[in-house]
Amino acid sequence: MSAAAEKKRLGPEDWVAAARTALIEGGPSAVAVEPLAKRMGVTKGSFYWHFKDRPALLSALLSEWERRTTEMFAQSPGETALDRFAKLGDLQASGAESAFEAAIRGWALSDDQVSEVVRATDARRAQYIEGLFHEIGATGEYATALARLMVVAAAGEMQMAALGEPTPPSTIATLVRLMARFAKPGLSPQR
Amino acid sequence: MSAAAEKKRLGPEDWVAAARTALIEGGPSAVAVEPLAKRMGVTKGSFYWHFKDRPALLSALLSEWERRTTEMFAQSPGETALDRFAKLGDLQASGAESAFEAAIRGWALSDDQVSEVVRATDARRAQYIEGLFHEIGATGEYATALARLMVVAAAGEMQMAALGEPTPPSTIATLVRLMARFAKPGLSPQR
DNA sequence: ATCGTCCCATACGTCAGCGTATCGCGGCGC
DNA sequence: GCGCCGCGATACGCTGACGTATGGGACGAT
Repeated sequence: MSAAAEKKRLGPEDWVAAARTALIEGGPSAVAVEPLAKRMGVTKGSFYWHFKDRPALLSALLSEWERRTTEMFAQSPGETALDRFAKLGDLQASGAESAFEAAIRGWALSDDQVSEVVRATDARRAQYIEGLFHEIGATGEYATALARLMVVAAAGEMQMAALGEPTPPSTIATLVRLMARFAKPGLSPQR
Repeated sequence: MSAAAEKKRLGPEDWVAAARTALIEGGPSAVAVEPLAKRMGVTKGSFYWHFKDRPALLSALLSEWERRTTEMFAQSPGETALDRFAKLGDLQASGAESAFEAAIRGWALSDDQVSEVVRATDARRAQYIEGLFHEIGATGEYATALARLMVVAAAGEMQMAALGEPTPPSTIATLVRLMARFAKPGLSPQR
């Protein structure tokens, strides 16, 4: 009767998936057991079979995001630093995960657990990108600032994409180009 | 008995202020009438005198933010474009309003009204900054991309600041410096 | 065929928050 | 001093969501 498919039996992944879309379009408070059950065409009897309680679902959802976002930065060996920069741009453009991440970040504002995970993720990203800059030849503290700038921009970009702003493909690309031209050996931050 | 002061009589502004802090530290769902009343040392009888219902409070809160954030971009006449760029940096560093804006943006993800306002705000900011670039002498479409990049970075920066990440003072400053060196007449985007 | 296991439905008690209705109080005008 | 009005308290019903308890059906193993 609903929009859900006719898959008769559910597993925890199904609940996490449903929770994911609910979080995206309604925020944390929309990740509620009974509404989810209704949308999936079952009752909460199902839920409490697979999960202890609502917090359990939420932390499973958080883990899910953490898993996804870390494996996006998996380094396929045999790529140059420039290749990886380009991959970051593409990864940004394909905004499939943007809505998810934006929702997670919004959630993080009011939940310390989530906040912790997001902070750690940001730190890892900054470190990764800084490594790329090093390979290109940017000097130490400047590379740090530039890397952080990229992380910041990525966060902002996802936010806006999730708000439905038609994200010009040029924004992050612009930044990357800026970086590429600027972060060359011998260029010091001052003057 | 609570932490609130002993101001005996309340106005709508007090409720909006309370709603503001509640939104910041608990998200939209924390902007609930009865909890707010408890924190303010009154009952909801007071609330329903000043406001029609909960949505009324929420939209008042949204208007409040819109008001504040537009008057932050008020141009004091007699400033050069570079002065205004610097002011943007400072405005960013003083993260007093960061938490508020981050909360608003998080809220916007699940509310079309809010989303609309935020989008409009972003557009105005981008336009304003693009104007600054024009004064500096950057070419058209490139200035557009750079301006948008600044808006994006600002959004991301506020997010992270609200998450408690110790925001290095260098990030936006770095961007501004990048811009200042790069956005000079005669520099085209390609090659 | 029977049994056990997995998965879900049903029914129930509880609680928090919304909105309404009604009453009470303090101060101000006159 | 009296009435009036701005503001808040109290009490009520209602809804939605949480978590529990218990029962039942489908399906494979033996």
